[in-house]
This record gives sequence, C-alpha cells and structure tokens, in this order.
Amino acid sequence: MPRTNDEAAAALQEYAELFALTGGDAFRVRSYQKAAKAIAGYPRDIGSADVRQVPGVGDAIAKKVTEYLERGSFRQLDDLRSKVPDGVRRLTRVPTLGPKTAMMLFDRFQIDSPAALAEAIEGGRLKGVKGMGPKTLDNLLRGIAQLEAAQGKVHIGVAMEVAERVVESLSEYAERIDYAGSLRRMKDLVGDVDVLAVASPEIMDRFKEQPYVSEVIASGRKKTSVRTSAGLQVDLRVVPAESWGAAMQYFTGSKEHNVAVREMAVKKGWKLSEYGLFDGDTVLAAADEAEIYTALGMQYVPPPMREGHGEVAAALRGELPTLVEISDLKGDLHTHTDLTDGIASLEDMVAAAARRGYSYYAVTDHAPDLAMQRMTLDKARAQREALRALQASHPKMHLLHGTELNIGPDGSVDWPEEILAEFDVRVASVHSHFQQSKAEMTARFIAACENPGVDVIGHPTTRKIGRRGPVDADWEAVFKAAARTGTVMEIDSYPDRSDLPADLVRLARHHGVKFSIDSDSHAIPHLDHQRFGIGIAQRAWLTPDDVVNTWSLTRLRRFLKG
DNA sequence: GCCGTTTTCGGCCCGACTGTTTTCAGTCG
Repeated sequence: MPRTNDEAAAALQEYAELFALTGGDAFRVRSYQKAAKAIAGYPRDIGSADVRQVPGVGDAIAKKVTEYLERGSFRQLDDLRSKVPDGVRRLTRVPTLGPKTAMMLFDRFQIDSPAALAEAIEGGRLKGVKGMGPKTLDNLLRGIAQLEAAQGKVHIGVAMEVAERVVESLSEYAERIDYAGSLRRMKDLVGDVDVLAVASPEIMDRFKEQPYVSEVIASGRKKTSVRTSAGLQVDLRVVPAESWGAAMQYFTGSKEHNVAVREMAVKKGWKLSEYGLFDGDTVLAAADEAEIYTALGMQYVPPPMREGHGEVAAALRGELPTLVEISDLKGDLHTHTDLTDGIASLEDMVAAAARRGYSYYAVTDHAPDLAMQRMTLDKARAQREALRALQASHPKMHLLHGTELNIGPDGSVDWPEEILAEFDVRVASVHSHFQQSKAEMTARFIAACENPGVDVIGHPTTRKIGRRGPVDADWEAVFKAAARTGTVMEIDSYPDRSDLPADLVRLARHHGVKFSIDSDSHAIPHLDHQRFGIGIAQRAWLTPDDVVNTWSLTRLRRFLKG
C-alpha cells in the first residue's frame, strides 16, 4: 500500500476543506478533492512516480505535492492552517454542519469545537439566529452525540495502516514484532494499537524517532506509548522471546475471552499469565500461542473469535467452525469504475482483479437514480459490451456485468424487471432518505429483498464510521425477508463502512441469510479491502458455505435470482 | 485548479431534501 500517496492525499484533502471554509471557489475545492482521491487511489507510489501522471493533477497541485513530499507540508496549507482553528474543521465533522455554518459559528460566536457548539445550543445562545430553527439545533445536538460515540476511536483501515507501518519501521531492530489487541481481533473500531516485540531496549529509542510519532506519552524499558500524527495511541511492549506466545495471547484479548481461558487453567490447578501457562514452576506452554490452547485441551481460537461469545466452550468441545479465509474468496461482487465515481478505468480494474487470481469479478457501477453519477441505460449497456469484449483477454476470470441500484424511499429500484434481467449481478443499496422511521425503513428493505431483480443488499446499514450512524430498521424482519427470498446481505469491506457489522452478520446468519464479502472498490488499491470484510465474517463465525463469493461460479449463478 | 474527438477558454457532477423561508441557502450522495 503506497502510504506516501495516502499522506499526500490527506494533506490535499485538508487543504480542500480549509479552502472551502475560508470561502474559496467551489470548483477549485472540487479540484483539490478530486486530485486527493486520485492520488490516494493511484496504484503506484508518487514518491517514485511522476505525480503529474495522476489524472486530475496539473502544474499547481503537482507543485504542492512535491513540496509536501520534501517537507511534509506546503506553503498554502501552512497559511490556511494558521487562519482556521483546528476546532472549526472539527465542527464540519458534525453531520448536517457544513463549511458555511461552521465559519458563521466561529466568526459570530467564537464556537470552535463540537463540544462548544453543544454548550451554546443547550445554553440557548443560538436561539433566534437566522437559519438556526429548533429542528436544526436539535439535529446538530444529535449529530454531536453521534460524533462523540466514536470519539477517540478510528476505523480499522486507519489503525491497520498505522500498525503495519510501525511493524515495518521497527522490524530491523526486532527479532520478532507484531501487533496484538483489538486490531488483531479485527474489530471495526480501534481505540489504540498494541505492538509486541522481542528486542533489546534500544528499540524504544528507534520507535520514538519515527516520523509518524507526534508525541511521546510515556517511555520505559518494557513499554513506550506514543501518539501518532493520525491521533492514534500506539503502545510498544518488549517481551521475552520465551513468552512471546503467552504475551500475544494476553495482549490480544479480549478481556472476556482471557477470563474464560484463565478459568480453564485454574480449574486444572494451573496459572496463565502474559508470561506463560504454568503448573507450579513448570512451564507448560509460553513461546507459542497455539500451544497454550492445546495444553488447555482446547482448539486454537482464531483472534477474531476471541470475544467471550461462547468460543471457549465451543473450543473445549472441539466444535469451532472452520472460518472463511481470504484465500477462500473466488471473486468480488461489488466494484466501480470511472464510468461513475470510481477513479480507474474498466480495463485497469479488470486487469488488477485478474492479477488477484479471481475466478469471477463483477463490475457494478451506480444506476441512474443517483443523479450525480449521470448514469444512463445506454452507458450501462455500452459498458456491458466493453466488458464482454475484455473477456477474451482474461480467459481465467469470468467477467460479470452488474449494477449498484438505489433503493428508493418506497423500496423500488431504478429499473423495471426486464431491464434488471439484463444484468448478471444486481446489488441494491440505500443512498438517500436515511432518516426514515424504523417502520418505513424496514418495509423499504423488505420490498427490495422481494424484488426478483435484486440479488444483493449493499452496505445495509449505510453507516460511515465517524460521519454517519446506521439507519434504523427492524433487522430481524429484514433478515427473515432476505432468507426467505434468497437475497444476499453484503459485508461491505470498505473499512469506514464495515457494513454489515459483525453483530448484525451473526443475527442474519441465525436467520439463514447468505453473505457476499465485497470490496466496493473505487480504485485499484481498494481491492485489498476484502481482508477487512473477512475479519468481520470471522468475528461472526462465518464458514465458506455462508459466503456466496467463495462458491464456484456455477453454484453462485444458480443461487442468484433470475 | 483541471481539462480538451466542439481544446487554451469556459465549462466543470446534478438534483433533492431539510428547515427554513415567503423564495432559498446549505448540505448531501
């Protein structure tokens, strides 16, 4: 993963936001955003490639990026950063609060954080302000509450990038090094990153020197805690080589899982700690994590299952399911191209998918009802022809032409059944009217499931971590409808979506629903995101049989409607 | 600020919803 690209893209995105906040031209804002997106999704490292090759990057942006690569910022960004307090930018994170309102709140009321805004609303300071009626204020308060719910945590995509970077940057100083904690359990929200190392204490100094470290919180011989530039806390612990496995077991958690495992040890008259499994002074297991589970007479419990949801009892009975693995996936059923809001061409996306060794691959660009995408039936059909023509160059991978439909407020989708029948895969997703009542939303999803032209419900809860909460629906009723109609529920692997989340996957599976683990790729690097979807699936104890895109194409086609 | 098979200027992703307004600004996907 080209990290330089992500960082440069983040700087440009920040610049776009600041530029918008200070009343900059909207078309230029869009240019910066477009370039940021293109750089983030560019398959080559812009540190070594010419950034001008990236579509949407011209002379002016290339100059900014070049300066950023040299010194970690650029002049115009520094200027705007000094003009706009950080808190104003944070204000725009509140749903329904955009740049105009944020700037007004700062200029007129010196409000510079979501917390200050909540205080001002509750104190009645904004009563009677033009454009700020009771409903608006109420919505803002709810938005702030939502924001605070995820506070201090980041989604797995951010945490994984930090963790992998820490591990990579320190591996030359360590005999062993790996991340543990909730990230290893593949939780969708991560509060901090735990890294364990077998190394000499000098690794702590090397750690503190890393460019991604913005603040050292605490530092000793055994443990150092830092905050990274992404705002995430990382704890590095040096552990003895002979207790590596026990330390991984202990620091991977969860607390509930560890309590249950330790109880097993106690029942046998043994003791389990981060240093090993002991019978008195005798070491029964310590260096190897799996041996600890074996010594306790149970199956090895994969980290995503370690949540205290009965996995210890199941492992003792030898009844843990065989979890779906990334290598089981035979394809991807939800991806985009630059025909709509993706940034890579059909040819490039298909070629990248082929390199992954898939047996099948569906292109599912947006359907017309999402007006901004300017999709038409003619364009979709032309894309289908182009895809069929590409098939000859990819003899090992079956190309499927799909679409991502929009589920309207009443549950209907973009096209009538006879048009839907032309597509190989029909994903249908909610992209509007997020505020519907629970009853309306439930009826909406059920109607979509009952549509014979809908195969998969895409990113069902429509949440965006840190930005938008899930829609309200009676999921039990929706899943029953999905199971009854043979409608697949998607596990959208895009890390800020992680949707369905694991608890809902578990509920859906209980009702007999099948799943597809899709990347929802909008650029070539996004194809990698399926690993996050696999994490969700494993947390929900899914087996390959539960996941339709582990199946052969023949079985998949038989299962899909129409 | 970017871009070009109407190419160096003049467009650029469009339309709908929400809450407010009395005709529309702001926000979103």
